[in-house]
Amino acid sequence: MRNNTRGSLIWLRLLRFSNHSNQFSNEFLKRFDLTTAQFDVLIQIKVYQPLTQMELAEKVTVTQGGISRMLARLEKEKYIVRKQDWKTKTIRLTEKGEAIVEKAMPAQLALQSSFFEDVLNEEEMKTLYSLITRVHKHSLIKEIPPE
Amino acid sequence: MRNNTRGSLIWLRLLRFSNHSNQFSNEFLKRFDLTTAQFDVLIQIKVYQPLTQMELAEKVTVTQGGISRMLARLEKEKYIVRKQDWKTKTIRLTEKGEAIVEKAMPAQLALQSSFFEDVLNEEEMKTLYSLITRVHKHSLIKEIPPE
DNA sequence: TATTTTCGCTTGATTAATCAAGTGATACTT
DNA sequence: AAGTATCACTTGATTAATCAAGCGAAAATA
Repeated sequence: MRNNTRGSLIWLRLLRFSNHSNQFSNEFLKRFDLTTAQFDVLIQIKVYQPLTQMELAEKVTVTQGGISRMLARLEKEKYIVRKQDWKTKTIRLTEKGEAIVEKAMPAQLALQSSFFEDVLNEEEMKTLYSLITRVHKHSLIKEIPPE
Repeated sequence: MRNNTRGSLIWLRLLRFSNHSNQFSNEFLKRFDLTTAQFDVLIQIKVYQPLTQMELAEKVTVTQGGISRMLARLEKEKYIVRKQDWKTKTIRLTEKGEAIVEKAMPAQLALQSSFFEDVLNEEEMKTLYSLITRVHKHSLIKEIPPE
C-alpha cells in the first residue's frame, strides 16, 4: 500500500498548520479576552453588519446552533446586540464591540500575516493565495464520493 | 483601518478550507465508522508503532489528555492495544485495527488528494506543498509576540 | 534506606461544537 | 378566516478537546 500521495501530504501539512496556528492565535488573543472564533465573528459583523445569524453562520463555517450560542456569549459580554427586526434578528456591534475590534484587529492581522511574511516573499504569497483559493473554492462545490 | 493584508487573507482561506475539508472528511469516513482524528491517529500508529502516547500526541497536535481519551475509545473499539512496557504504555494496532486501516486508507488518501488534484497540476501541487511546508515549519518555532 | 523528584498517563471540571427537536412568528393555501 | 408550511432562531443531549490536578512507578538524592 502506498503510504501517501502528494495531495495527502499537502492535506496533512495544511491541517496541522491550521490547527497549530489556530491555537497560537487563541493564545495571542487572550490579551484581549477573545478567542480566535470570537474575533472572526466580530470582524465579520463589523464588515457586513447588519446581518442575520444565518448569513453569519455561513461566513464563519459554523452551524446555526453554534452561532446562536456564540452570539449569546458575545451579547452577554456586551460586544454585540441582537435586535428583533421583523422576523429576523439583526446583529450589530456595540460601542464596546467596536472598541475591542479596533484595538485587537491591527495586532491580530499582523499576527496572521506574520505566519507568511516571515518566510515568504510577495511573489510567493501571491502564489500561495491563488493556489489555496482555488483549492478552497473547489472544495465548496465538491460532493462526497459514493460508497 | 486597513481591513486586511495579503497574509491575513491567506490565513482566512487556509483556516476555512481546513475546517471545511475536515468536516467533509468526517462525513466521508462515516462509512468506516471513523472520524478524521481517529483515522489520523491510526495511521500514525501504523507508521510509527510501537510508540508512546506522548510521541503520538505530539504527532497529531493534541494534548496528553486528549490522546489518553482518544486511545481509550480506540481501545474499546478494539482497534488498538496499549501494553504497559516498563513504565511506558506502548501502542499497537490490533488485527482489527490493521484491517480497518487497510480498508479505509486508500479511500481516505484518494479523498485527501482529490481536494488538490481536482484543480491543480503536478507543478502547482509541488509549489503549494513547498510553500505550506515552509510556513508550517516556521510556525512551529514561532513565539507569541510580547504585549 | 528513606525521601523527593520526575515521568507517563488518567481523570474531573469546563468549554464549545454538532445534531436534531422544539418554538414562535410570518407567509402561503384553500 | 383557519389551517398548514416555512423560516430564523434556540435549546437539550451528546461528543470531544483543553487545562490542571492527581497518581503510581521508577530514578535521583540525601
